[in-house]
Amino acid sequence: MDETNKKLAHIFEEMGIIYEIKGDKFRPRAYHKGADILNGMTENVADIYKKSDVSGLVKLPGVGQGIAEKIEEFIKTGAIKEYVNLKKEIPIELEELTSVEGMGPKMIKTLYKELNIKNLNDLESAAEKGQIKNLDGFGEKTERNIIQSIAFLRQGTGRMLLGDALPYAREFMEEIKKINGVLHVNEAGSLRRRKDTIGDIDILVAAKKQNALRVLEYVASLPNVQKVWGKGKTKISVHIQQGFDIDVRVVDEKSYGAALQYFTGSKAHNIKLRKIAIDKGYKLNEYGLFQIQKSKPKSNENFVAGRTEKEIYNKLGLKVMPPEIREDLGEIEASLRQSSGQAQKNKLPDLIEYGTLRGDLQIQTSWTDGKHTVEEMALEAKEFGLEYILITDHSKRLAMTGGLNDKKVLEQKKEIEKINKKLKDIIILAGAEVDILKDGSLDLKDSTLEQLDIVGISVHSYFKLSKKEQTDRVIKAMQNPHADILFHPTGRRINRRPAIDVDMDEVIKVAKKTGTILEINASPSRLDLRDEHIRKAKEAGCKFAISSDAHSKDHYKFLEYGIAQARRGWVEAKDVINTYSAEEMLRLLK
DNA sequence: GCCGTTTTCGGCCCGACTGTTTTCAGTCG
Repeated sequence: MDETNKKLAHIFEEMGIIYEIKGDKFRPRAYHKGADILNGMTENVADIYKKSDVSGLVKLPGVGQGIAEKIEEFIKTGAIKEYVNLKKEIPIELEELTSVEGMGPKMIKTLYKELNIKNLNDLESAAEKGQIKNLDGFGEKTERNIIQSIAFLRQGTGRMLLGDALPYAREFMEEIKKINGVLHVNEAGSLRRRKDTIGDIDILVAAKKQNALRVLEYVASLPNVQKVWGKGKTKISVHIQQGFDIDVRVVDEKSYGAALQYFTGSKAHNIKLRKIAIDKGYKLNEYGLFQIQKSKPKSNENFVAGRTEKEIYNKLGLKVMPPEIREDLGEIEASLRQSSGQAQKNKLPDLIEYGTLRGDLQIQTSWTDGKHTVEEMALEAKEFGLEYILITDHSKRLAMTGGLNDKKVLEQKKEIEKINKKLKDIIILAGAEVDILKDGSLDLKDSTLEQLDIVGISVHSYFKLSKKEQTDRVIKAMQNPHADILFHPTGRRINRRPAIDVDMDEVIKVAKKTGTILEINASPSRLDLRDEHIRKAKEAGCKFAISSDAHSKDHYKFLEYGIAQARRGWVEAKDVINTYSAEEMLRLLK
């Protein structure tokens, strides 16, 4: 599917590193940015090229004429000459080697020149033989670090799920808060931006200087710490048993807002912000916003703001943007205060708030692969503060879950009616998660579907159809007048299974036209739709359902991740059908 | 190589920490 994107991203990543090795100052930045863009994109560049040529490619942020032409060359010939030549000169597995903590272009260059190290295996054996410590600029410690880094790298599992990282970080922060002298604690980085996956956990602490050490000592002494990468007066970076890194940074209260802003990122968001600061005669760093006085020599910088994020953004003429949208995808432009007479093209959205869902629209029970009964799920939902739930057990095609046939679905509906009479303050709606069959027809009869309150449809088979077949199939299913919600539209399982190859632009178009609701599945390993598609769908005017896909009573908490994902897609409460009462919500369906 | 309500040329974010060094380059985020 987006194989082309991945291959090109790898090539540009390596070209960036090669140019770093060669000492080029600015090309590396351009290529790394290009690689980042490609990695973060869900749309295939080959499709963009097919549709609108090089002129379409240069519209991508960070892609100019040069990189666009290289993309074209790759699509046409399957290779990029410049890259091939560079690799001849420097035949090293660069992306592999830079993934070793502490290994950068300069070290790689030396290791290649002196020891002919080209890949991870070469590096590991050289380190184990003790050949590295004798090189100029290297030593005992570097060699030991390399061995440990490689060990962690080999056992590593990639990026962790938001649903794993956030609960862990919250527990961790509770402990930090107990330390004497700690004033504030907050998560930062991609975790605070609520990305679907997290590289490492960033924690920010406000404390007086004399207390900072206590915090860092505490972190270093935790029993699950396997390796301290570094520890200074204000920060510590550790690798923990669970297989990931935690960075903790301590700042003075006066700089807390500046540091929070800085460490929340994203990098692209920060770079743009600092450019705005420079234009206004300021300098922005993690300690605050400073007025630069050009006439006087250094150290004559006056502190302007830093205690809160709000102070800083406001001084720069911006509103505070929710962390979830700080990706430099138009949020800065949208938050620029209106200057006189200028029409504001892109308004900052009024994002859906956490805790505002009134119902949950995908729940499995013990009728199929869920752990608890309808009644148990209903009681827990009430406890959780929901007003209604939709029961959506699987249909018969999904035999391994004990999927229900038409008769069983209607039996379940009767049971739901009975329980509804018994329970107060919670409405149970009868639905189903109906399999979309290979040809796009549905796994239950229309005569059954029309008796249900809401019908969810989803793909659980034939994940590898061609884009055309897959898209036609999904669209045909969406056109069924009973199909209300398209569940987990791309079918991805993070770190496990790629998304199906479906033309999301088409799906979005058809969703809008047919009034099919798109699900934002909140299960941490799905988070499907993902942010980028959500944003597109929102712009196209689609409506969403955020649902937990609960298979157990304790899965309602997943809803928080779904809201996070929705916020990353600039979604507002009015776009989400389960922010309405059950009655209003039902009126929003086909 | 990218980018532009000052610019199509001339800029390009900023600081902590490490290891191996005698004062700093390299890496990271």
